[in-house]
Amino acid sequence: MFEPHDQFLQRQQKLREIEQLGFDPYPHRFDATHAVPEVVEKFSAGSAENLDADQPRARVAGRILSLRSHGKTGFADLHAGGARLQAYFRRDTLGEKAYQLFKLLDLGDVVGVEGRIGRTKTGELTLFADQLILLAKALLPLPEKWHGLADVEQRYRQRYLDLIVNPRVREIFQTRARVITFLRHFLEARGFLEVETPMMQILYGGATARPFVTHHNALDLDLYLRIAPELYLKRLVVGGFDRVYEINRNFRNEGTSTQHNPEFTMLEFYQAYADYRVMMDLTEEMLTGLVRELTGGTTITYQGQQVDFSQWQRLSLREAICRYWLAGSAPDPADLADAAKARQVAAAHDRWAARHLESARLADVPQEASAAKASEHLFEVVVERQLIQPTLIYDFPTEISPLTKARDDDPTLTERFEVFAGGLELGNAFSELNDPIEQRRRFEQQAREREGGDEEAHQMDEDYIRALAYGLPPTGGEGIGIDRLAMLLTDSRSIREVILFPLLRPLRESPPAPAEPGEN
RNA sequence: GAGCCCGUAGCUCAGUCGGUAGAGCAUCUGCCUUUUAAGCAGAGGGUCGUGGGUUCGAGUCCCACCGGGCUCACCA
Repeated sequence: MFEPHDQFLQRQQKLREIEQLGFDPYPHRFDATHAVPEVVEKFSAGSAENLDADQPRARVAGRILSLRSHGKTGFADLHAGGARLQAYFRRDTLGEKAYQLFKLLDLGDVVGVEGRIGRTKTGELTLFADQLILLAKALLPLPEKWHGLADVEQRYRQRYLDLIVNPRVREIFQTRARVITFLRHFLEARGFLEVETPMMQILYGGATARPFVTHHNALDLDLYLRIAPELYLKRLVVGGFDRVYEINRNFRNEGTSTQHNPEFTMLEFYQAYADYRVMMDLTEEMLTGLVRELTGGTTITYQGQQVDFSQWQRLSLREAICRYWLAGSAPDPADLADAAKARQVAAAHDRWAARHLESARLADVPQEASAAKASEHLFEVVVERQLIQPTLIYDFPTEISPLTKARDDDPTLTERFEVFAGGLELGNAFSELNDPIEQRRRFEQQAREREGGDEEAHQMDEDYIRALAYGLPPTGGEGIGIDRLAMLLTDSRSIREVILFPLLRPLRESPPAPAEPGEN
């Protein structure tokens, strides 16, 4: 007898035997009476006696992830919709031909089974099959059932396998979907209109990042994949859509990390006649509501730490640096407003950090840095990782916030805040700068920084300034990183765990694929 | 972009001091009509990521490359 050693060849051989028995290994449709989770939910409370009396029937489809054959009978576990249902097959019930089909089944095959719902003598809810239909033959073997698929690279490259054998992965993406659904409902309930704005843009803006470039052939035009939808959304507020939001992909041409994927999903929303204080309240309500929706409570665990969304703290950037200071006696917030003193503070921090490199990072503030730049560096190095509890950090320097309205009492600071929880930066919000003349000045400042070598400085956008010149109402705007929010709410350490197909370098050799038929 | 670590059967992993490659699950054969990480008996399966080098001899030591992970840098 022909006994190929390769499992792919063995399964092709079985496929031919199945066809010789007269079964179609890839039929066109199957009409189930129940989904597997429905059967489990509907009958899990039924006792053996009640099920015996009622003799309920079901016709279900699923993938076989376990097979236990006992001679003239056998058990198979059907998985579908995240649930498992055991089916029992007997030669004397199925008939000779269908039982031969059962003997030819492999782990991974998709089958339809019809029969009576009951319990085995060990009490397990079981579909006692009287019909078996092969719905799709699996030609490649699945990863092992007990340890699942652990190789991170293979999990990402072949996410379908990850989803089949690792139930937790399925849950992560279900949670991610629930996050997005909640945010949509939350915003819709408050009168926000969902819109879609260009992803291919002639000018890129709304964030500081390097873009991807693409080309439109018919127009012979280079285009940028957007780094943010911000400038288009505010044009819509000018146009009279007072409350708009968009949940969609942004693209930034930067390195990957556990917190960065080149394409990622952002929620941006804008509310006319609101300022950043209104957005602060809205943010707290939205994220606390989200945690409540997902968990029923207000506390989650992220990477071993409790994060309690029933309490939010609000700190200015400079207060936060002083509050979370680790390097000896803390500076005074006022020192951070002065460039020379701020640089001294940063230097003091780095002298300490150099002796604690296992737990601390250097701020590395440049010689000529402004107070703003020094504070920004210190904040990232000192504070960010310590912001485990939900926190809003406000009063960002004007210099690093070219689209943000400045404070009336201190034009070096803006009405801007960022959202943190679990040590992750989740969002960024501000009172939108709506003075077209001031906006032009800010763009011109950015252009100078660009000339000075800052590739990420903002581009001049004349049409945006023209839109502002028609009158943008006072507006609060905010961006929330959906992927990071999903990380926080699924206790995921890496952003790749919450993106179905994260970007990986291609392999030189293509993975094994089904060979041409007709061999052997 | 830099540093550190990893890559062995379909999957999960061992492999000591450099001496012809191992286990469990999966697969194949036989037995088995209520099992559930089913069981019993037997069998097959390897370009040790790729290419060089050292050596009588390399999965093991050295170099380069490929892929991945983590940390750092930048950001949301």
